[in-house]
Amino acid sequence: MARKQGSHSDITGPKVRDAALRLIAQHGYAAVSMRQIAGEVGIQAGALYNYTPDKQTLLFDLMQGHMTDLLAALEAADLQGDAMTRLEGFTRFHIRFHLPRPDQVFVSYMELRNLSAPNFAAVEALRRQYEDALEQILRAGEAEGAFLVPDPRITTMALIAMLTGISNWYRSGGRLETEKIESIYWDMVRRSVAA
Amino acid sequence: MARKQGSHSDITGPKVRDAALRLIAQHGYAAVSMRQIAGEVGIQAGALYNYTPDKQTLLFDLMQGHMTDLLAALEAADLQGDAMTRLEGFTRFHIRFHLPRPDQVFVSYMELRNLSAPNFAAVEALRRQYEDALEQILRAGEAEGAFLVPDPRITTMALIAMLTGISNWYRSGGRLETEKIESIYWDMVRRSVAA
DNA sequence: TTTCCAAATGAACAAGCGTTCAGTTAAATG
DNA sequence: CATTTAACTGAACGCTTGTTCATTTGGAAA
Repeated sequence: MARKQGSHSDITGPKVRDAALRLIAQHGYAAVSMRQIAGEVGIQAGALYNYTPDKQTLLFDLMQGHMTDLLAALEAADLQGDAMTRLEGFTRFHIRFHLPRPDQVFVSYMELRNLSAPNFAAVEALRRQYEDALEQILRAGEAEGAFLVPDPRITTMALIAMLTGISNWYRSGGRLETEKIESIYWDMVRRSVAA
Repeated sequence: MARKQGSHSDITGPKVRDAALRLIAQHGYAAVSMRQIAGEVGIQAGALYNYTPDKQTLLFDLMQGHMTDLLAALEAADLQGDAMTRLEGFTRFHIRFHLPRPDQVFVSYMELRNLSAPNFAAVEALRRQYEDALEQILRAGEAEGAFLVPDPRITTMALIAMLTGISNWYRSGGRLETEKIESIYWDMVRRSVAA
């Protein structure tokens, strides 16, 4: 039943990545089989290898894709102004970007140990870039006298952990709107670093 | 080669749990086989079933054990005084308890999805107990007028995420002592909720 | 010294794994 | 209409999985 209408690879390719992302987020990389992913897409396991050289690369592409999307979106957000303004921008950006992508967040933070060594290094470098963007803002705030941050690197990790933790409890359709969540978290972030 | 000296079950039992904890923390529950665990202990896979009815129960016992240890230790810490004092006590307790147990923390936060439904519910209930202890302190602080916490439940989740996130970067023998980490994090926690 | 039995072995089970590939299908091309 | 070829099937590959169990081991108890 190959090629019912048009070239299928444009359709099947994204379907494979979507199915893989959802299943891996739900059960974990090691617990999901290529046959399960194929079944979700509606093809046989062998056909998956038209879209990925192997299972490991499929995971890597999902994680790398998420990180490059994140960095590109941060770039596009184009944070300007003094450190306080940029910190608010970063905080709201982080929440707005991550809240609608619970599966990507889950996979990107839980499956690091299932990446091969070189793939891990690549993803880690991208993550580090993102962390560094926040750290720069904190250091600038210290220099401006707007923040009191004794150890910018640790505060960076603390803030990102706090913000990313939203994904642990947030469920769309829950009792809180995105705007409400943003303001609560921005309030905590601001107070925890403000001079 | 059964029973070289004394009853082995007292020795092998803990060795099985230790090996399982270390391996699962490193590679994940689904990626670790019973043969790997047995190999680490120095026995055959079949002998593991003298110590656990199945692999799932082995994971559950590790996670439930961690949570009950945590709750017992919190109880023993016996936090007293006004809300600010108790919040400092909780913050320092959390860090001191979690820092020396990186494997338990990792497993307890990463393997929830690999628990069967009833086992998940049991672990989740214990986790909820721990979160509630912090939430009570925040509510008390609001009542005292010492804290400004618009949504105690969310602040609870935010603080626990921030504190538990230490395990993501902390390595024993790193550049920071436990005491230094405690004071940095307590400073952030205090400022983020203080009225 | 003999008996006992906790604790382990090691083989076996059916099922599932990632991956390969010769063959089939049908839309697109000439 | 004939040919090409991207996309997929379905079977097969060697290997690993969790779990069971008859059998063996050797220290402790009688």
